[in-house]
Amino acid sequence: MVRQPYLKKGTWTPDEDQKLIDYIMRYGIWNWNEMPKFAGLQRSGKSCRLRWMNYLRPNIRLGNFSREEEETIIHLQKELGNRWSAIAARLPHRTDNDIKNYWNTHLKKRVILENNKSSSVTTETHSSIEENSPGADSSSLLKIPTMADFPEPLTYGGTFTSSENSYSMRETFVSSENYWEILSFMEQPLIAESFDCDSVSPNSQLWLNHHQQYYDPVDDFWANPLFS
DNA sequence: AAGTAAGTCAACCGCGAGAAC
DNA sequence: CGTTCTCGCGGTTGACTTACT
Repeated sequence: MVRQPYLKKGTWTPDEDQKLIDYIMRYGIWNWNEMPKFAGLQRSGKSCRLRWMNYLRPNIRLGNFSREEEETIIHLQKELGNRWSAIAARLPHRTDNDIKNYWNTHLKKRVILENNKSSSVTTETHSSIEENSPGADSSSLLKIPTMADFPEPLTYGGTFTSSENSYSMRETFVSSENYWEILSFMEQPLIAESFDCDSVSPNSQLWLNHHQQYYDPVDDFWANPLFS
């Protein structure tokens, strides 16, 4: 009888995150089920995949949804239903899980309230989305947002704070001005391969150097050239 | 200050689609 | 063609935080 290896559940620690990042940077993603063993993680492949896709993956932006993003989500939810991955595909840098959570906790109630209000007050045919964003149509939803699309200051709360470690894995959002430039930079595989993963840990000097290189202190805005 | 309710969100679970054999 | 495996999706849970009494 083969004993199933112990698989850890629950919140990921910074150490686990680092192991996963290091492994993927070194070897890439080849098989989620096999990877955890080789990466030294006592996690299921599913758990690793979820962690990577939703939090550690490059260019992910979490929280702080702008008004425009909110309206886009409402619009797309109306159009596509609860197809969160399809909605996420049309919102650059956002994950399906984050959008789903945001919808369930913030937007759903608001939409229900607005619907109740509008149905009791008027029979107008235009949605509040269209009113609030004149000229918004499905084509405009596909564009990569510019900094001007995010009127609110971009602040990120996603810093790990364990007793000894404190680092930000989420601050990998890239401004559209830099996005394509960095993307083409990272599409050169030799560059990524040449990184020594041991020295690109979140606390390492190289890691910090690369973050600093792309940090815009005016906008409190991060870009991570290691990932794209 | 303590207890409780409500809100938030990271992570898990089950299922289906598609690929590989 | 059937079976197995992997991946991705959407619904849900539960731990944690915040607000309220």
